[in-house]
Parts: sequence; structure tokens; C-alpha cells
Amino acid sequence: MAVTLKDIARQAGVSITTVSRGLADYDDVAPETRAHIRQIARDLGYRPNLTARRLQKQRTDTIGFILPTFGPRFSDPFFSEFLAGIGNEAAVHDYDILVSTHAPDSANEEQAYLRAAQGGWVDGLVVVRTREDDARVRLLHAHSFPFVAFGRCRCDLDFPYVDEDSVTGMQLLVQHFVDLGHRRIGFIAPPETLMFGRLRREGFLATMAVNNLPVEPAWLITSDLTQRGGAEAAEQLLQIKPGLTAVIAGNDLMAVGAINRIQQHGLRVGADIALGGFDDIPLAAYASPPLTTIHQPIYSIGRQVCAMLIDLINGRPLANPHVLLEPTLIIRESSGQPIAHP
Amino acid sequence: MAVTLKDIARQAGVSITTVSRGLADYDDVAPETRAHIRQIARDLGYRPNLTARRLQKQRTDTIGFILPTFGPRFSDPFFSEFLAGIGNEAAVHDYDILVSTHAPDSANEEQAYLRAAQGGWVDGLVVVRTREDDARVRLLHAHSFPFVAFGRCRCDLDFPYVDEDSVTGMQLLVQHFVDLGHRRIGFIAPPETLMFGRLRREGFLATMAVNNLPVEPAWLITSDLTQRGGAEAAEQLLQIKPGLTAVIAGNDLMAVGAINRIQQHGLRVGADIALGGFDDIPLAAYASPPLTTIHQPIYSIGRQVCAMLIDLINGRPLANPHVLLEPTLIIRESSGQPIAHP
DNA sequence: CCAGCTATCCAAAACGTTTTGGATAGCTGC
DNA sequence: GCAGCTATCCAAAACGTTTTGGATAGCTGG
Repeated sequence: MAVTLKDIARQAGVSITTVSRGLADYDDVAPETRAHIRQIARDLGYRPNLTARRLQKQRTDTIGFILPTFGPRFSDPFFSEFLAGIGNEAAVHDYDILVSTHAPDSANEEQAYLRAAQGGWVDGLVVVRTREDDARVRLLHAHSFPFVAFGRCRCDLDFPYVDEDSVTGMQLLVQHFVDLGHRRIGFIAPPETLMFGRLRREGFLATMAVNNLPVEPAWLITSDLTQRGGAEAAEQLLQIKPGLTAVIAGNDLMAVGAINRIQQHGLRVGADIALGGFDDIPLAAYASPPLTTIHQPIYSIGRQVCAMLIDLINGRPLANPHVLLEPTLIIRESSGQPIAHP
Repeated sequence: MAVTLKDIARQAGVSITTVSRGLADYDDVAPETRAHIRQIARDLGYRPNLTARRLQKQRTDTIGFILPTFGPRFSDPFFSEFLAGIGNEAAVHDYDILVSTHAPDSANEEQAYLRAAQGGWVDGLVVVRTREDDARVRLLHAHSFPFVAFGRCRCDLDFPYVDEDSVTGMQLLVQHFVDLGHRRIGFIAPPETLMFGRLRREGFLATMAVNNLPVEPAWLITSDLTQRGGAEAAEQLLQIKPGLTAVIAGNDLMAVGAINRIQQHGLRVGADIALGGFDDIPLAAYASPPLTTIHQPIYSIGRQVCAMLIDLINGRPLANPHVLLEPTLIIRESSGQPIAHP
């Protein structure tokens, strides 16, 4: 049975009010009384009942994170790092993270967001993997419920977000390959419904266009962000004759899958064919060959999103509600050496 | 302002009690009244206040998961899959997951567990990455607070866990290499303080001993489960003369780091030197070369741990409180072909 | 000696729900 | 006409905390 304020009050011979205020360091409690209360609380091993406190204070000191789980066997090196980011930042401010998992765009997912927005379930929400027209963003915005998104979306709502400039990132990446002499570059695209997928795709096409390079329909294959998907897309791209000299994958996971499949065909990545990824997940540096990619500081994005959300919850105005991070190009061996023009 | 039972009661012209019991389908509320209440609740968009309900029911319908974050930039493909497992299972039973992040064996971590055990913070806890003598397990056991661990520990306490038989797993793996003709096998060991680290190490040494094979002190290097650590350990193992013919890493992440470093030395993994990992993370199949490893069904372990915990919380006896999973060997290219005896 | 102040304390209300322990009215059977 | 039953309803307590709005006593200054 847990120790309550009442137990301390009885033991100390004062009222519950005085105990509560004493522990909270109000100055209408005599210093000796305060010390006395403190001592007894310690002796009894008192822990405040958070549920009761939350009911009274009408806040949960908890932020929600609804994990979009694509498929049953779900694994994304991205999320554990992001979660560590928001988790550590939250811990600093004495907030907890409440995690739910739901398939994206499912009825359950909508229920979960509705519950959050109306039910005093959490004080605010972190939204990740924004979709082009994102029902979650619209819902939360309509309820004016506090949230911060990782990623923008293509709608006319104004909401706080942190995002990396995917278009510029893709531009850096494509230009790097073009500068190495590549003319025939394939693209393994992320799903178009995801906002970052659309932006990376646009960045790719725009930079190719600027350089007056063609992109045949067959050169662009949409896949699902997994290694398996990347491998299968690579398989298709390898069928193209005459062969492509470079392939860019919309994320590192697909790039890793592509490396694998390309090597199964007896080709050397970085020599026979150049390859690029996007995200710079921890694995990228340890792929074989190490992957040329665009760095995305997931951990610190997590911290930043969480810090913004906590400010928002506490009514503090955001200095900068729209954070757009500058991407950096990480050149490793998978992009290979300059090649001669055919 | 949220809709409460009181609002519905006023609107419906009945008492709060009747509303509460009506919504909960008690049969001492007339069917017509029940329907009436239901209708009004729907119209008003009523959502029960979970905090109030929890205070009353003295339970949180929430299970806690304290993520041990090793270092600031933390990424482990293991955790996102495990989290998805417990999250999905929890969702089925209408439970939430409350996540905290804390450095292992820190004061904060102990505080967090203490808070959980005493404060009505969560109804039960999931403990992962058990340590050899695990303070968390001792603490929770002493408070007889419901928890289920992923992993055993070397203590005389009886507590429910799910674990994979690491010793047998390592035996399968080592024997595989021995059967291929390897005699000089190096080992990149996980930290000895982690229970699974100790067991995998024991499994390695025991199987080598059974086969009358030597293990020089320099052949066993303890590392930290990361790619970087695996790469550095591999670097050291490559200095050994005459050279080792095979290396086994204590987990896949270190194995991937090792592949990378071995290739930087101009050696071919699976031909010049054989390599094995442990865990079968999704990446393992897409490493270059694909990694021979021991499969560990992380997602379903997560589900099982969560299901057991929910049973425990609800006072249902566990059919089997000590689940020990049979490991399976996954043979891929990194272990190469049989070699001739020197 | 009293108004006014300060320092210290506390009873009661409030947060929104569920549960306890009746209360009421209408009906049945004798 | 009344005991006994059923169907339906509800006031109040309870969960553990914080906050509101005083209450009390002792002191100060005039």
C-alpha cells in the first residue's frame, strides 16, 4: 500500500494541506515544520501519486508519440535514435513519453489521435513521417492541440515543424554524381505519399533537369524504404540497357539493399556503378563500401522537436516555429571516382 | 473544455451515477435511458478522462519501458523492433507504453525504477538487457512489482522472463565454423556485465573447448556492441600472426563493423576470412556479404513479454514463466566454404 | 488597549470518474 | 392491504493531490 499525504499528515500531527505545501516549499509553512515533514516523508518513502496530481493539475506531463508501424516486422534505425532524442530531452524537463503503435492511415490511428486531442491523454504530440496531405495534422490543428511535426506537409495550415531541406539535400547529392561525370542516373524513390518522399523525388528531378539530363520513366522506381524494396528496385534498374552508371536511393536502407543486389550481379559498387543514399544512418559508414549520403541529425532533431513541443505546451512562444535544417553531403566510397564520358 | 459526465447528466436529466453506469452497460439502467445517454454522449463528443478513471480504479493501464541509452548517439535496430512488438501487443489489450530513457546503472535509472515500483506510475515494467547481477530485477522483486524481463540474470531470484538460449545459439554457430574446418577462431565479445554477453562468451568458449581447440587470450576482444567497436576489434584481430581463419562477433552490429574493416584491409569476407554474427537483425541479410548469424525473433519476443506482463498485472497465473527459445542458425555467405586443414 | 500586520496553519472544494449502499415506485401474490 | 420482489435510479463517498479562502495567535506601533 502506497504512502499518501494523509499518512504523513497523521504522523506529523499537521493537516494534509500543510504537508502538501511544505513539500512544495511554500513559504507559509514554518521552516521547522517543513523540515519535520520532509523527514517523515523520507522515512516513510513517500512518492507522490502522479495520477492524482495530474487530475488536479489538469495536465499529464506526458507527451505522446504514435509510431507508424509499416508492416508487422518493423525495424527502422531511424526511430530508435529519434526516440532517444525526444526521450532524453523530455527527461530533462521531467516529461514522460507515451508511445502507441498504429499502422499509418488506419482507423485505429485516427482513433488514437482523436483520443489524444480530446481526452487529456497527453499534453502534446510529436508527429513524424508527415504525409503530403496529412489527416493527423489537420485533425490536431482543428482541435488546436499542441503538436510539433518532424516534416512539413503540402497544405495551407500553419504549424510548427522541424525538417531537413530535402530538395537541397537531393540537389547536393545529384550534383555530386553529375560532377563525377555521370549522365545516366537511376532513382529508387520513396513513396510519394510521404512528404519527404515527394520532396526528395522533386529534388532529384529538378537537379537532373537543371543539368539537362534525361530521366527515362524506367529509371525511376518507387519503393517502400526497406532493404528488400531497395534490392528489388535495384534488380529492375540493372536490367536497363545500356546500363545506368549511377543509382541514387531515397534512403540509406534501400541503398543498403541495392548494394547487396548489385554485388550479387558481380558488379562492384563505387567502381562499376556508383551509388548514393540519404539519411546517413549509423550503418551508412559501415556498409561495404561505405555509403555516400546526405546527413540528417536525427537525434538532435528529436531533441529539438521535443523542446519545441514542451515550450508550446507551457504557452511559451516559439522563437522559430519553422526550422529548416541545412543538409550536408557525406562523400564516401560508394560514389566512386570521376568517370570518362562515353 | 472537455465534456464530462456531469455535462451529459445535466443534458439527459439524470444523475452522474446513471450516466456512468449507463455508458458502462450496467443492467440497472433502463434500456431506453441507456440509449438516450449514449446518444447524448455521442452528440457531445464525450471522451472519458483517463486520469480520473485511473485515480479511481487505482491502475494506469500503462506499462513502462525504460530504454537503456548507451551514449548520446544511440541507435539499435533491436529496440525499434522490440518496441513495435510490445506496442502492438499492448494495443490489443488497450494498454499504453510509457517510455523513459536513462543511462544504464545511473542514479537516474534507479530513481526511475523506484518511482515506477512505488508511485503508481505504471502497472508493470518491461526490463531489457538484463545485467549479470541486475539491481533493477532485485529492486522490482523486493517490491513485488509486476515485471517481465527479456533475459535472465545470475541471481537466485525467481522472476518471469523470455530469453533465447544464447549458449546453445553460440554452440550452433561455433560448431558450424568448426565443421567448415576452422581451427583458429577469434571472438569479438559483448560486455561481460550484460547477461547475454556473458552467456554468448561462455557458449563460445565451451564449444571451442569441446572441440579441443585453443583460444589464445589475444583472440578474444571485448567490445561495446556498436559497429565502431566491432571495426576496432577486428583491426586488432587482423594483427594476429599467423592469421585467424574465422571471426565470430557477439552481435550483428559488431559483425557489420568488422566486415567493413576487414574489407579495408583488402581481404574478402567469406573467402579469405569467415565471419559470423548473432541476432539476425533485418540488416544481416543485406550486408555484403550476407551474414551468417543466429536468428532471434525480437518482434515476437516483444509481443510475448508484453502478453505475459499483462497477464501478471491482471493476476492471471503464467502458464510458463520461464520461456527459453530455441535458437536457429542462419547460414549465409559470410561463413564461406569448407577450408582445407593447414 | 486596539487596529493592523505577519507568520503559520487548516477545512473544504475541486479535478472526473467509479462504486457503495440505499431509495423509490410499481407490481405480484396471498 | 401488506410483505416481498424487481426495476430503476441516485446521493455520497472514495481515489490523492493542489488550491482557495480564510482562521488563529502573536507581535508592533500608536
